[in-house]
Order: sequence, then C-alpha cells, then structure tokens
Amino acid sequence: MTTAIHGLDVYRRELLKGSTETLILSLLAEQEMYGYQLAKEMERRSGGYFHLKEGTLYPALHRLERDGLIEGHWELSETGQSRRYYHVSARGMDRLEAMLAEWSTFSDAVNRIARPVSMSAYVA
Amino acid sequence: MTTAIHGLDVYRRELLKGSTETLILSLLAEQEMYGYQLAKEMERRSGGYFHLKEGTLYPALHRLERDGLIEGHWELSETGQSRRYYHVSARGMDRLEAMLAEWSTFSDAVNRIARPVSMSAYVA
DNA sequence: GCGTAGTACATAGTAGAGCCAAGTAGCTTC
DNA sequence: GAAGCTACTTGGCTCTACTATGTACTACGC
Repeated sequence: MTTAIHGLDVYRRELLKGSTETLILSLLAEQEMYGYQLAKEMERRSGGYFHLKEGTLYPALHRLERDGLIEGHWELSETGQSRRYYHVSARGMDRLEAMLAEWSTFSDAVNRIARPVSMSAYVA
Repeated sequence: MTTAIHGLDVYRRELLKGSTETLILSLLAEQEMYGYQLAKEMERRSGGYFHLKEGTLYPALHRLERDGLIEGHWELSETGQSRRYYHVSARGMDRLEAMLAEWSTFSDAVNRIARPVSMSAYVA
C-alpha cells in the first residue's frame, strides 16, 4: 500500500536525480575515496539526509568512470578486503565546475518561482 | 550528435525531476491558470530558464489532478478556444507546503556537500 | 485559397536514474 | 557456525522528462 503518502516518497527520490553525480564528484574532488566510504561520508555530512543505496551508488560510479570523469584503482586493505578507490580526473573537475554552476542557476530559478517558506540562509 | 557535452543536457533534465510539480503547484496556488499560460508564466519568471515542453506539462497536470491536488474546469475563450483552468485544492495546498519544506531541506543538504569551487582551498 | 505561425491540449514511445532485491566474499564476534 | 558488518555487483522495476506527432482553432500575408 503506502499509496496515501506515495507522492512525497517519489518527490524526494526524483529530487535526487541529477544531483547524485554532482554530490559524488564534489566529495571525490576533495579526497580520494572508495564507494562505501563515500556513502558514509555523504550521510554524515548531510546529517543523515542523504542515504545512497548500493543500487544507486555503484552504478553511478560506473557511469562516471565510463565517461572518464573519475578514475578508479583497486587496493587491498589491511583486513584483506578489496576496495576500489576513485579520484576525479581533469575532465571530471571541469564537469564538476559546470555542474555546480548549473545547480546554482537551477536553485535560483526554483526559488524565484517557488518561494521557500523560510528564507534559508546561505552557509557563508 | 553533441555527445561530447551530452552529460550536461541530461544533468539539466534530471535536475528538473521532482521539482516540476512543486513549481506548477506554486504558480497555481497564486492564481488560477490554464496549461499554456502556466508554461509561459514559468518561462517568464525564470528568465527563460524553465521551458516546459508539452510532453512534460500536460501529463504533470493530469497527474496532479488524478491525485486530487488540483482541480480543473473547461472554459471557452472569446476567440473560441477551449481552455482548461486549474486551481489548487485544499489537499494540494498541504502538499505544496510539504514539498517546499522538502525542497528547502534538500537544497541545504546539497549545499552542505557540494560547496562552490571558489570556496575550496583546492588548487590542482 | 493556402501556407505559416501562434494558441491550446493530448498521448504513444523512449531514455535515463534511483531503488529493490539478491548475490558474492572477506572479516569479526558470539 | 551463525550473525553482522564491510565492500562491491547486477537484473529488473518504477517513475519522470522529453521527443514526436496529432488535433483544432485563429490570424496574417501572399
């Protein structure tokens, strides 16, 4: 069931579309990371708001690598677990910059039409 | 063609997902409107940034009406054209409020993770 | 009369992204 | 040895924006 509040679930999920790759690129631009670590870091920074599922995270990483925006290499941890570390390529940095600019424009445009209830402050 | 910058097109389109209905509801909450008028108004307010296509606009209106968030009725213009005017229902107003709150939270969360490049002490 | 453009709405089909679910595999703790 | 966490993979599903096309009326220029 859950059809009663179905709309909001979908809304939240759809909002994420298009932003996930920007978020991933942003974090990887700061520091080389592996998938699982990335998910945890994103959850931590967003105060638990963003909780990337595996079915979202790994395909996204594969896409980014396929498009040459990030590059990955395997490393073996001390515990014996294989991890794939990713870093942002030069091309990825360019793309990230474009995406952040796009996000800024988009965000402004939305706020110009759908004025938020609260004047959310910039994190200056 | 244009596969080189194909990623940005997709990015822009995906960003819109989940926001379209909020934008539509926001405009309709201010004033009763018909589809075509809504599209023009959205384009005007966003400075041309948002250009809703028919294949996006009308299905979205149908969804909103199906879910009982907006209500429509036909009117005949002086020129003889049929127009379907929509207004936001009480339930739609509640939903709009929830969506605006969600957008605000989402937007803040993104900004907390993806900070503008200018602020980062990152110099390749 | 006819082509073009604008207004106004509808919809079948497509692509892409997030998610669910299930699987593989190593390690730790009980 | 079962459970639970870490760590990555993948097939199938749903939902949404878009493309493309169609209908229908009005207005203008030729």
